[in-house]
Amino acid sequence: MAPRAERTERTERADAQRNREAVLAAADALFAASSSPHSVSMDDIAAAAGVGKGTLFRRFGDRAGLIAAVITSRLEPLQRAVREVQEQTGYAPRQQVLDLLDTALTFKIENRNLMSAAEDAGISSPYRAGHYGWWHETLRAALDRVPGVHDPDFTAHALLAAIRADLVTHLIDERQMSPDGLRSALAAHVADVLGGSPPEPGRS
Amino acid sequence: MAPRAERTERTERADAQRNREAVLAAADALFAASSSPHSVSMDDIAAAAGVGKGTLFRRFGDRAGLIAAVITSRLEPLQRAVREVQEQTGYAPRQQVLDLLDTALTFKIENRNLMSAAEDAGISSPYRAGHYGWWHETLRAALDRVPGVHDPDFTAHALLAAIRADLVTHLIDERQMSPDGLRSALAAHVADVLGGSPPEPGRS
DNA sequence: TTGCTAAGCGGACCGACGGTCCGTAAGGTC
DNA sequence: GACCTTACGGACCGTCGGTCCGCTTAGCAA
Repeated sequence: MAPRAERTERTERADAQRNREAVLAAADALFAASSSPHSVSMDDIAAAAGVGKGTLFRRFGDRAGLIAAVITSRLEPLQRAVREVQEQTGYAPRQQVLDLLDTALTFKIENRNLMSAAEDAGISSPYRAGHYGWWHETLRAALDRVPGVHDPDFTAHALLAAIRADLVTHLIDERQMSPDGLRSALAAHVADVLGGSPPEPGRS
Repeated sequence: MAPRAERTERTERADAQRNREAVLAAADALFAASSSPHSVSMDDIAAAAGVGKGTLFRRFGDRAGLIAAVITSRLEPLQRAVREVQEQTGYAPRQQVLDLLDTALTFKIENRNLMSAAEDAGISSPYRAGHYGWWHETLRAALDRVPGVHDPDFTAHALLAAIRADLVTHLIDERQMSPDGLRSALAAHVADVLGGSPPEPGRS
């Protein structure tokens, strides 16, 4: 009976790591390329990554888990950047909210097919997905500090709803709206929600 | 000989009509009862309605068509009522928008499981579904008449996004928000969006 | 009532997909 | 190199949306 090695985390075997990365890259590429998430099957991803199907499910549990992992890997650098910027002192809350939503929108525009896949794979509520919770919590915290916002929790939900992946896809890919046009429309909308008053130098 | 109904359009055979109604009723009941739309299969609906599966697809084309038909049958009276009310003269545009969204939200709360089913059956964009177009167009028209709204089209999308079925479901069924609490949160949000500055001078 | 016709019915059947299982391969360690 | 643990991979399974086609029956006319 071997004494239990005190490994706080088990190290990942070399082939496992290689495969994990291959799968994430393949999935990302396939979702980015196809307009409808439904047309990307788990078999497709496995084949594109050059691994067996069992490997997918062993590592990621199920389809939703795989998509979540892809998103996490894309989102992590962004999250770090957001956290850093937010820790700056003298960052006006109002501007913080505007920047946060613009960042989120830009991310969703760039990864809209992937994000659409996430929305309909989160059987059947995107609101359970981990990354949504992070966006909501971060936005709510920022809204908390903006004077005149009565219900930061609901407001955060409402604002995030305005940039849901399928709406973004609809406006850009079907209604031919330009990314920048969408960004400024969103900025105007957010400004309305935060109250007609422009950034006041009184509080910070 | 019984006077024949005018046959300007092809009359529906008696058994066909009976079956159509049975299917719509069965589908409505099943979706209302189950929390996850995915757990209601076409076979379930056929069985509950006491018809064969072929009948479903013959009449409604596919799953999305069936769900759309159920929604249409639920929505029609509401649409008529909305149209009537909106034709009243002296109906302040601002109030019109508030009422419209409250009506839509109430409808979605009452039929939230059905509406959730619609959202994920509209492979994969709810924005193509006919009923969304109607809500958007109606709301946009009302927003057009509210002074101070810069982009009625996008604003209509953003406001409708705030009452998407899965968000409503999340807030009520998982976050334990009360329907009335949600309605007033929405009303406050809409008021913010319409601008702190109502037609009359003075900030809200 | 009877006979005719076409609209409608229904369930066996199909292909695709998400997910499982288990015999086999290979990395890590001594 | 021996041994053990971890991971691999693809055959396999159950379910589901959707199709097909032989059978039933409503509706009509004489």
